[in-house]
This record gives sequence, structure tokens and C-alpha cells, in this order.
Amino acid sequence: METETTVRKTKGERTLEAILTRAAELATQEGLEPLSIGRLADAMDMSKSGLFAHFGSKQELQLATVDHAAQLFVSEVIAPARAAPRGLARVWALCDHMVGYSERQVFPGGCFFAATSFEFNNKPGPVRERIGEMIRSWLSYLEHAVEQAQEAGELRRERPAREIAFELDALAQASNAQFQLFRDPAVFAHARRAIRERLESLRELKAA
Amino acid sequence: METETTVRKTKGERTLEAILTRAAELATQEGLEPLSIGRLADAMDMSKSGLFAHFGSKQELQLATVDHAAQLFVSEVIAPARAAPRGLARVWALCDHMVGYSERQVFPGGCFFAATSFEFNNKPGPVRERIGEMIRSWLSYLEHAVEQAQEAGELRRERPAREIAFELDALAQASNAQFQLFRDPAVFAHARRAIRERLESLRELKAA
DNA sequence: GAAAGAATAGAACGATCGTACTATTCTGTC
DNA sequence: GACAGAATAGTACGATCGTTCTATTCTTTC
Repeated sequence: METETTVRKTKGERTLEAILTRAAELATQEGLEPLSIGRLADAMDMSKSGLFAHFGSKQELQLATVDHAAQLFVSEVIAPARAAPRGLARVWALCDHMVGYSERQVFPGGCFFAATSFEFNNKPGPVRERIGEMIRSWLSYLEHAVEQAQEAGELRRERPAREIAFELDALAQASNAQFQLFRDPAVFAHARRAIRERLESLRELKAA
Repeated sequence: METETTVRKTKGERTLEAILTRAAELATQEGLEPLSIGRLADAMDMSKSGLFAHFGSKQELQLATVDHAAQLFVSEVIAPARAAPRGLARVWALCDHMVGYSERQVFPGGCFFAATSFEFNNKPGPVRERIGEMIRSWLSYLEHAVEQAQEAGELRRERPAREIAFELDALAQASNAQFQLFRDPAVFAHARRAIRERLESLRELKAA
């Protein structure tokens, strides 16, 4: 693992990182497309052209922003869950951190990928593809964790892992969406409880 | 009920309706905010100013579009479900029609309110409020239907009706979102099955 | 069918968008 | 500490945005 002191980042790399962090934040609030280069530059106290030079086109900025958000998602949700032991515990950890990631407002406008996927649903192109890949990989990872729990004999195989992952993700996503709309943090507790209950209902009875 | 012949609509009313229908369609694809008056006018084979005169401001156009979409949602989801008998049957009908409304692509970009609520999440103002009201009223209606099923002794009261409604809506919403992203119609079957199973798990055992 | 008014079109506005080009300032290296 | 190149700024462009104003065409009513 690299510490801050070992890796000497150039000035450009540091500001670029700061730009992408800010861009991802603003994108969850205003949207990735309506976020203009001019206003992002203002938010960064930079000139429009100075910021623009880092990317060369708005699309490149958007792609870099998506990648940056993906890294943050991984470090906030996937990585901590990987600390939990394989099986049911990890499935729960994934869901719990997914809800927590909305709850803690890692992005001010809620889950970056929930917001941007709706925005780019009907806009074909590399940005939409990148967002879709990230969401697909999240769903696959969740599905894989469910499979492992099934293989470990902790969850019944009564339904395919993919569909269970679909259900769990649905509950987490709903809490994200409803919190953004109504600002009632109770939805996070609802989502967690529903997820826990669903997992409980699929629990293999050890003594059966 | 009014038939087409009894109600003589003025020309303005007819074109206004056509504009709003088109606007709601395009809003689910491009977004309600980025949908410009100029492009909407082009899509309607009208002049920008001719179309604009119907509303007076873009915000008024947006509000009228939201209301128009709400009417369509009611006629596609709420009204048909009201034909089902009170209780569990109606809860199921509501969910089924909700999924069907995404599946049939009543709007080309999926559920109008799912799309626009994300877009206006962090943009305070009357448009956001109107969208929020509509979604809240849908959730309340679903919750009310669950309550009726509980009162009729068809569903257990083990969880509050509001949270059950939250779960059911989450599954329907997830199928809408994932279909828009991945275009795999299987998600609708997954959502329906998950909803049916959840309702089944809450079913009051008549002979208990 | 003519008068009155609704409905639509045309042209123009200031603002902002993404992008290109050029100039200036700063940073890291010998 | 000077040189080279990266990083940033300044300016200008064509296009499109929402909106306004005025003119024209179409509908409806008597």
C-alpha cells in the first residue's frame, strides 16, 4: 500500500483529482450532463480553459468523473465488505455498506450511479456504457457473494442468486431514491430491516 | 363519462394536449430540464414561439408536463387496479400494473416519475414539489391498499403497511431502472415473482 | 361572411454552452 | 537559478438556450 509520502504527485495530478472529486459531487446534484465546464471551473476557482485543458472534451471529463466515482464506490462499499468473511456475512456487509453509502451521503445527491444511470438511459455512447459496466459489475459482485453463501450452505437455493441480488439491490436503491426525495432517514432503517428479513427467510436451517 | 363527440375541444386544447404527450415522452428520454422548447417545437412541427405561447415559461411547460404524466399514470396503473376487489387482490393488481406500465413502455424512457425525480432531487422549486407529491400519493395509495388487506385479515400485521409498500415499490422500481439500463425484459418477471413471493410470505394463514 | 380573438410564426435579445487558439505563469529538473 | 515543459489564463467563435415583441394566419361566433 502506498503512503502519501512515498508517492510524489505532480501538481497537475493533484488538481485533476480535486476537479474530479468536485465534478462527481456536483454531478449527483445537478446531473452529469447539465454540469457545465464553466460552472465547474468557478467551483474550483479556475478558469474555464484551464480546467478544460485537463480533459480536451466534455465527454472525457464525464468519463473521468465516472471512473473517479467508481473508485470511490469501491472504496466505500466493496472494499469494507471484503473484510467480512465469505458467505452470508459478506452479503449482509455489502448491502449494509451500500445503504450506508447513501446514508452517509458520500455524494451529496445520493448514489452517483443511480443518478447518472437514469440520466444516460437513453443517450447511447461511451459514458452510458461506462456507467452500465459499473452497475453491472456491482450486481455481479453481489450475485457472486450470494452464490458463495449458497455454496457454504448458509442460504437456500430456492431462488437463483441473480434474482436474490436483484431483490437486495432493489431495497438499497429504493432507500437511496426515497431519501433524496423526502429526506426522511427512516427509509434506511426500512431498507436494512427488509434486507435482513429477506436474508433471514432464505437462511438454511442448520438442524433441518 | 364524456365521449369525444359530446365535448367539443377547441383547437388550442387539442394541440396543447399533443404537445404535453410528446413532452412527457421526450422528458423520459432526454430529461425534463434538458428538453428544450426549440427541440420540442421541432418534434411537433411548430415554431418555437408558437409552442412557447401555450405556456409562457419553461417552468409552466414542465409543470403541465408533470400533470399530464400523472394523469396517464393514474389511468394506466391506479384506475385498472381499482377494478380489483379491495384487499390482497388490489395490492397485487397495483404492483402488477406498476410493473406492466414500465414493461409496456407507456413512456419510451421508462417510468416518468422515476426519471424526473432523480433529475429534480436537488433542484428545489415547484416542479420538484409536484413530482414529489405525485410519488408520495402513489406510495400512500399502495400503503392504503396494504392496510385494507391487513384489515381484511389477508395479510399479517407483522410489519407496518408503509414498510411493506416500500418493499413492493422498491421491486417494481428496480425492474424499471434495470430494464432501462440493460434492456433485458427478464427483470419484469423477477420483480413480479419477488413481489408475489413477498405477499405470499405475509399471507395470513386462514387455518392458523 | 365579417368581425374578434385565439393560435401560430418570425425575428431578435442577452446569456451560456463546448471548444479552439494564443499568451502567460508556474513547477520540476539539471 | 535558468531552461523546458507543464499548467493555467484570456479571448473569441458559432450554436443554442429561454424569453420578448410584433406580425400574420387560422377559428370560432354572430
